[in-house]
Amino acid sequence: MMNYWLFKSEPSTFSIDHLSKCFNQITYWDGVRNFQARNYLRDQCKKGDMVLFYHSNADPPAAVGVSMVVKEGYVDSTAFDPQDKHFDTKSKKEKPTWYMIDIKFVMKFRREVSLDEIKKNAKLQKMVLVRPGTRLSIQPLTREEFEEIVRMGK
DNA sequence: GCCAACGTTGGC
DNA sequence: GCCAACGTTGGC
Repeated sequence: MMNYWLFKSEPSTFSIDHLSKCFNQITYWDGVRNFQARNYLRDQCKKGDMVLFYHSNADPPAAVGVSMVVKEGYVDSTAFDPQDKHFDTKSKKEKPTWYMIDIKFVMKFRREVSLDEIKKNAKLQKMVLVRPGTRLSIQPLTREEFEEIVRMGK
């Protein structure tokens, strides 16, 4: 069964345009250091799942495009690298704490779908994104929600 | 840059 | 296993 996800990224760090310019338009989604998000990445993100690409801390915050899972959960080795921003002393190679996946660029929306528009759309009221107090950087969404946002952005 | 809300840490 | 302190997230 295919799943649908929303991935947050700060465009100043990594935007949809960065993704589209990657070699083969594929990147690894590293640096997730939250257990709930980790569980989704490690256990539930499957090859072929669709990912809504969302710009957080942006002006305006918005869904900006679509990507796809091309490699399922594997060890995030940046956690072992003391030079890396996401280094974590507690993650051991014998028993890694953190995982990542690979995603591939699918499309950039013709127009961004802002958080404001999402909040105003009656069909999108149940999204994790608009639930008060949720800061998850990896969140599931339903096929209907995904398709509605793609429709708005096309 | 502010700050509320949340997750994590660590002392007890 | 409680909970205060701290760090981070992310909209504004």
